[in-house]
Amino acid sequence: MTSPAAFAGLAALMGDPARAAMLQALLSGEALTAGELARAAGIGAPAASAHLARLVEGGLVLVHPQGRHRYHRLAGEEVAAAIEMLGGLATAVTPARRWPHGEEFRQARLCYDHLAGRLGVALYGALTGRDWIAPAAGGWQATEVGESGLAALGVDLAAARRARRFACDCMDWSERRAHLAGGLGREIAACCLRRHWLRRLPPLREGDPLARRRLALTPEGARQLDAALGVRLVA
Amino acid sequence: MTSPAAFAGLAALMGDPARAAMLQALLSGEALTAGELARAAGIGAPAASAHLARLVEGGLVLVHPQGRHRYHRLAGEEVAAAIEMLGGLATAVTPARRWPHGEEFRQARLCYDHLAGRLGVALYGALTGRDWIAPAAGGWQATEVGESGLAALGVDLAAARRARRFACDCMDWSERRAHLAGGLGREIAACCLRRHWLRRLPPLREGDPLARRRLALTPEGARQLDAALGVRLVA
DNA sequence: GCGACGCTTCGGCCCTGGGCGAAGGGATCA
DNA sequence: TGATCCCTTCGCCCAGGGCCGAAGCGTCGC
Repeated sequence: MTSPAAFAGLAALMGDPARAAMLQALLSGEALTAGELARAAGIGAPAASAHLARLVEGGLVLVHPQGRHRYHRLAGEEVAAAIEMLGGLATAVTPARRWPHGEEFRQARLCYDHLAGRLGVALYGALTGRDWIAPAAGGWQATEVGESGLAALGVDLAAARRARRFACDCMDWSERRAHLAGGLGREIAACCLRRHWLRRLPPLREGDPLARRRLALTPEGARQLDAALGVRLVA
Repeated sequence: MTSPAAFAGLAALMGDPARAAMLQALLSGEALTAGELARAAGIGAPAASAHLARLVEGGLVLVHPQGRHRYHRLAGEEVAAAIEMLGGLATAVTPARRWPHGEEFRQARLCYDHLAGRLGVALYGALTGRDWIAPAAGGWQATEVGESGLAALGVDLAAARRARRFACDCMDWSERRAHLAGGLGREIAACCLRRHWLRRLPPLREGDPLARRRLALTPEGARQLDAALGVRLVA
């Protein structure tokens, strides 16, 4: 809460329909080019360029040029968490039909680069309940039993440790409980996708802005997570 | 995440400087009149009236008229949580000086109607760590030992149970950890204030928008919370 | 080296929406 | 009942900002 001006500026930055669509598209954690984002927002290239410049200048988006492309991604997990939470509030507050994406979006999804939905909070509960992670300054650290357990699952702990934050909370708007973010959250998600314990769901319709984020547990994934952590969710 | 349009509309609603100032003022949990909010936003009565109408229509603010006054308050804890989190993101993202309100704002503050800051997350950790609360659908429930412990502290559990949610997580942006919201969070804060374990801090300057939210633990409060829950924070 | 491509900058159009003053509705109090 | 107060509605002005087409700049591929 610096000044209300900073708050207002940030909210206004997210409050434009075109920029909002871009941010939603980036919430999958992937880096997208300016052209892809222009298409996602349904505007022309010049307008998209201006919007992206403002998002970058506002600190919400990072850009790294590669050849003639300019790839954009969200500036960090706190940005993603705020967007995710605001989206949740929008569904809670909007009296219109609430779940155009179906109950499954609530079951498992990507929140930036980590897992959210019932699966996300179930994993979080399992990790804390089995003392695989323990509170530390500004987040969580892995315990000894946690390290071996996570390594046995195939989670790349070294990669997780290279992140700015090893593990921290992120609010899950659909479950109203915390789930795991930070390097560990990212690596767990990556591990589940790599091992085909999770699969990406097809888009519901053409140009679905949430398409890249929709996930489902596979039967194998349900079995493995139940065996390792006691997480019981239908595949 | 209904439509990106709903997301954008919500963010735009919060993105106006005047409305942002009003929302910040309402984050203390108190119900304020239209005139007070106009002053907080630094605008005239007609403009304030229009803004408040939009906030009400957008579902962020509730209004209940009393005589010739119209009292306004935030529509719920999820609204407060989103505003609080967005404010946190604004401080994180804004390169300007980060803590005009001093470190103490980070120590203890009101987030709508419950406790936030280091005190909020410490209490949350104590309640979960001592199994005073246990996970339940959509949040937390009190355990048997928790019920007696909370009652001994003077927390009004009956009042907490009348709330729409008994207890749920709320993201603490300064600590990046969850703290306790819902009826129980509200009643714990009320109890601490009632028993003078917490006192309100004076505003830092005239018209301080965060004035109503600034709290400090009293020596008696630090003693009591340490004895009951092992929460150790300097008064 | 030349065209194709991705992206940005520039110039101009348009329109949403925020602000105020004046006037109107209700409620309170004497 | 009339004065006062809080708030809203109405009418108006005006600036900020979103959009596009055209042009410019740098990169890639033949």
